[in-house]
Amino acid sequence: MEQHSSNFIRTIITEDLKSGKRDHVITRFPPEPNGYLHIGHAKSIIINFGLADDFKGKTNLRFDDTNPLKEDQEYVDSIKEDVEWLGYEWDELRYASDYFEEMYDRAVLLIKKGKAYVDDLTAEEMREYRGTLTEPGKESPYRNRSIEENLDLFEKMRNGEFENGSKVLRAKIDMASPNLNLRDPALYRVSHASHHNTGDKWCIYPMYDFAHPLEDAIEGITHSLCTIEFEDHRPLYDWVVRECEMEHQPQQIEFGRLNISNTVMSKRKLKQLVDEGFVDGWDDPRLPTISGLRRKGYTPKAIRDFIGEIGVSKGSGVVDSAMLEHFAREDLKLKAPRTMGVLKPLKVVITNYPEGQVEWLDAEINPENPEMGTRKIPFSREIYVEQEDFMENPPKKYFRLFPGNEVRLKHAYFIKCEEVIKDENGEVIELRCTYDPETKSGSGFTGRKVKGTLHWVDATHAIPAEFRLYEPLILDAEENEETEGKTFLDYVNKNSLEIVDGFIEPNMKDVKPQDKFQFFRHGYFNVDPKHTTEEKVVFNRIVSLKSSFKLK
RNA sequence: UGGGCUAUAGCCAAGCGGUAAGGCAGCGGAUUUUGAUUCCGUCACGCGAAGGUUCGAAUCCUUCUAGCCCAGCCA
Repeated sequence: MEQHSSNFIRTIITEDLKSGKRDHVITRFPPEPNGYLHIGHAKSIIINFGLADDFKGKTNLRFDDTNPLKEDQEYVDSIKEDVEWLGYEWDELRYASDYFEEMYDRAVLLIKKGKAYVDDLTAEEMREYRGTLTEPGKESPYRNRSIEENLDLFEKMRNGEFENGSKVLRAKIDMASPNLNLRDPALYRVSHASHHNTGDKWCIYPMYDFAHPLEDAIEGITHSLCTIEFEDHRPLYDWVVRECEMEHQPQQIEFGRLNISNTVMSKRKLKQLVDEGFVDGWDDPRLPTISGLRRKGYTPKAIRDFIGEIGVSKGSGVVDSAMLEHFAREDLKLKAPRTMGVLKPLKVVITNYPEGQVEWLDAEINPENPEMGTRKIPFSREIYVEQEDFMENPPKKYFRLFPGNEVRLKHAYFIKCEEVIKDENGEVIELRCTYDPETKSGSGFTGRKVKGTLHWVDATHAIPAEFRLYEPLILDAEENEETEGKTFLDYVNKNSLEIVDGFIEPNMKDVKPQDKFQFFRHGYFNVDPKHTTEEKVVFNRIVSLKSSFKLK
């Protein structure tokens, strides 16, 4: 992790190393393969891998695959791809399912110690027996079965002698605990389901609260970093490690989840947006999934820098999406070639420019990074400019084209608006301008100044292209969602995607998917890998340029 | 009304008894062939509130308030 200001986890690790409690650091990133990773997971990845790196430690990638009903190899593959794309190499690749046999043995140990029992209560009965937040629970009538009977029943569970839901192995802790997690939590459930790794070998699967601490202990994880909602699971985590007599004792530390304004950050909501067709798949550029951000054009560095800058704390805040956008611009500023693209074209005829003449002008590829060299761009009598760069009746301080005004065409000449052509509806469809040959860029002309510089594309050489412009997917703050019976779906922005057809420079004809550019005065764009074809290039706007210009 | 956690600027966040870092956003101004970038300046007499301890408190104590999480055989 880039060395930003300290955080409480770094402090804890530093002290553990100093006090001799630990002499090394091993962390893990433990996703369940039941969905695509989002930027909240990126925070976890960066914290786990970053901290381990800082302390010369190791990090495992471990799939927490204890629920075959929801998991799939597709997710395993996408998660590995995303972690690597973010720039991290795991030390070992593990699966919770690697440890099913040992977990079973530990459960047997618990039974032998009188610390676990097989319960016949239905799920609904268990809920009733659990009590409420303010009332203690009741003990199950099956709580005091003999160790022998429990051993026998648990083995039969494993052997497939019981139906789904008919029996469960529970920890025997305290039904009156104010911490509901300690009210005899389920350790194993019966689930006759095929597992993506173990196939049909098992029909009982361990619960998270039982499996996770064992996984950590088996792998020798020193600091088990997770999100804040697991904080009151920690007593149970420690109970499992202790009562299962694990040699290694990992320490769970919780940090605050990442929230970003104007989006959603839970697998459930993301899945709903995908399943109900609000977006174009898990990698839709409007989604905060890693694959969506990648397709939109975010770079791993932008994401890493963003996560590094927001810090690690236990608070539950909402980070302004402007912060994320800032790091996209920051990373692309020196890397992205500059080019000109007209998104909403307005034709301009330069009446005093010779018909049929073409000049190939020199243009820097990135004025902030001269090493990137120059390119040639054609200029002739007919060009396109941006519709919004012309106003017939402009307000004060409008520096662009209007009747009688002169502007600079980037890399070319000054042009002056002489005449406005409209169609039968009164819509402006063409501008007639004149140019001044003495004002050619690079000529050193200083005779007069203009306030505005416009981007443009030569009409006869222009290549058509599609531009996809994105706005926030979620309009209001998420906290509004539960008010007045509304859900987050009521706040989905119906105008989050605008598709426009425009033109790009001819030298852009060989762009490749995921190539990134800065279209002058527009912003940073990425070549969309999904919709770009041989015939048509599709650009996703990653982020617009900042602007202090307000047309009001 | 039970338990756990968190409160520092519009947002994120350092700070760990010695007089409020940094980033984002914003606002001024300079430079500018991107209304961008860059640069310079500005942005908490205040740390959820009220008491208390102390020469000195965002840091310690007390009480209060607000927000988040927990009643899956999900993770």
